[in-house]
Amino acid sequence: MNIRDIAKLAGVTHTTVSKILNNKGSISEETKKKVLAIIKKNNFYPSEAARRTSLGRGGEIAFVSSKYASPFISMVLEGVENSSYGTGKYEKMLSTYSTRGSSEIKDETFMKIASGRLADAVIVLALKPNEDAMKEFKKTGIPVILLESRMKGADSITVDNVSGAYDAVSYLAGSGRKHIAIIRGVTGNEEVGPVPHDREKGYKKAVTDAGLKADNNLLEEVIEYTFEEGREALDNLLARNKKTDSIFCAAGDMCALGVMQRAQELGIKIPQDISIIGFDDIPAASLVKPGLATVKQPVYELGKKAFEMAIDHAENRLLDTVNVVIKPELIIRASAG
Amino acid sequence: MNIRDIAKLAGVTHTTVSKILNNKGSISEETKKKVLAIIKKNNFYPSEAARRTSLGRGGEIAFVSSKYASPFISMVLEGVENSSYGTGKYEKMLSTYSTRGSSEIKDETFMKIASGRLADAVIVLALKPNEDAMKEFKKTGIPVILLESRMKGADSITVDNVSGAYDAVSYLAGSGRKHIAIIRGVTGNEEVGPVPHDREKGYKKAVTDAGLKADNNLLEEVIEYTFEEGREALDNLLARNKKTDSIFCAAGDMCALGVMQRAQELGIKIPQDISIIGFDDIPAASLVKPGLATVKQPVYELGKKAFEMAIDHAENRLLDTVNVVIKPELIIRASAG
DNA sequence: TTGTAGGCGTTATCAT
DNA sequence: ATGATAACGCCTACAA
Repeated sequence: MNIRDIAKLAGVTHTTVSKILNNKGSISEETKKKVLAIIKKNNFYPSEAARRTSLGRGGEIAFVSSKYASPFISMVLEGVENSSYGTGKYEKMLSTYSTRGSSEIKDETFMKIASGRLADAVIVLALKPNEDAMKEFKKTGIPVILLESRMKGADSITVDNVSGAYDAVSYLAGSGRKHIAIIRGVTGNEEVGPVPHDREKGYKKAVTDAGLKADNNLLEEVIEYTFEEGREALDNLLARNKKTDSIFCAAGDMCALGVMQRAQELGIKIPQDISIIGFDDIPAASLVKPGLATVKQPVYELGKKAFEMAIDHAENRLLDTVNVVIKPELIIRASAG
Repeated sequence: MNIRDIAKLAGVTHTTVSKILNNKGSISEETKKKVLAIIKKNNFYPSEAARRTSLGRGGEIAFVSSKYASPFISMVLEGVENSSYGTGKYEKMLSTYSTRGSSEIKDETFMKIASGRLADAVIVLALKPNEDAMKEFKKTGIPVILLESRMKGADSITVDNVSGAYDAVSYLAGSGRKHIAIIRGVTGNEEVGPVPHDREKGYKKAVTDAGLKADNNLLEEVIEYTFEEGREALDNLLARNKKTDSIFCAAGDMCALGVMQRAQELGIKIPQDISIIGFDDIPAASLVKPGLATVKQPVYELGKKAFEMAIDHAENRLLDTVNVVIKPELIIRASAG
């Protein structure tokens, strides 16, 4: 059943039906009503594929991340999703793509979206499209919105990691802590991005401003940001510096929760002996005892803003790139009491 | 840049290029190599839309759920995702759709997928497509795989909720508990599905088999399955029956965590005074103290199996519907000690 | 092995 | 207000 079948049933041509379907041109109320009735009766929906071929546009907004299953990612996605419906603009579908952590799949995905003209705008979370893909996006005029990363030629929305870290560490220092440790991800590598580095920068500034001095024995590096690594990190830190009285876990809450669990096993009191602040504000942070203080990423706002920018670009074809920086928020809970 | 431009550059016709792109017909190694080189050099990818129009198929697998941001949903999705790449079949993209809890958006989404021929198979999580949509899916031959729900004419994969509940409650009874309460979702309503009902059924059977008797004062109903509701549920239960010595929270772990937190506030010792078993095994369940015993939903397997069935159907056009039932697993942690 | 011609279901243009 | 015709970019019998 296609547009021509409907036309035949209504005694008009497919052109008329198409116009009605798209609210284009002028159609008499009468035929409009008649055709619409037939469309509804037959439960007819036009072929998305054909419509896209004809329009030369994909009609969807693509969301690309390294995987689906992460509280962080799905929160961002929820922000995108909500604003996509909130604005009443849900004629544009939201399609999600995951690169499964493989750089090969990543390249493939971007090229497919760009060259295959699948989407009208692409929102990318914590990933960098390669050069070829960016060229292609530019050529096809598909706007790219980078979340948590930055490239020239693309819009970006990033979290101010320096300031988030600074606030957290300043709070620890302000409550009298003298030996503030930091646990962070690997730095210096192009692949991992600037996040760990920025957080360390904020940490160092806060430590210095508080009149303390950064000490390499107070630095611990993790790779996967896991709960398990958090447990090990605490052991390592204590082995190197027994005076450690507080920890800023820039590697995220999951890792911080590992630290907490290990501390409790060792009979270390939180926050009396060691106070802890994490990063992200994952749901579990508020469920554990004591509650985990943390730097809350404005994930929801991130997604919301991204969608708005995507729509703006897709519709107005604005060509100037925008770089938005959002400030994260320090949330104090008992672990940093 | 389209298939004809590539052809021109290579000195062949677009037909040849198409054949090469799709590995169809016989092409000399030489021209193949030449054309492929030009394709790569120009970073050419065929238009997905046109290809779909032409083929009359969507070329993607659709995943529809009520929202994205839930640990449960994203775990299922991860299962789907992993097997989609694991089988090396990632030429088929995975597109996700969310209905935002709105039945209107739900209907719209399904009709768009079905009638717009967007997908070659649809995986639906805990949602029921309406009659019209099912008819359309049948007509277009798009297989539907229902997860956690069941309809005639569609494949389904469900969790054996009765047995999961039975195991949990039997464990509580086996450890000497005499007043076992249940917290479950609303039942009897078509919209909410059979899950709460099935879990209560398992609960009742276990209670009876243990020589105890079910008592309405030991039943508490929640609506949203939230942490907050769990807190209230405990208060309500204790108000009605002070002897409550254990709780099976069929309404999920999040709710069970609420119960635990409230219990700790009230100075009730877990598991000594009251032991608790939840349902789902969300990540936080193993992070809290004491660890939350729970019935682990085989979410990952659910997703995996769903994808496999989707592919089987999409490729072999099998028409017999299959109903798979997966048994959940009881995970004992300290809260049920 | 390669090319010609027609079809997929839309939308867009330009008459009528 | 409506319709005839072409265009979108791809796929694929079938003919060469």
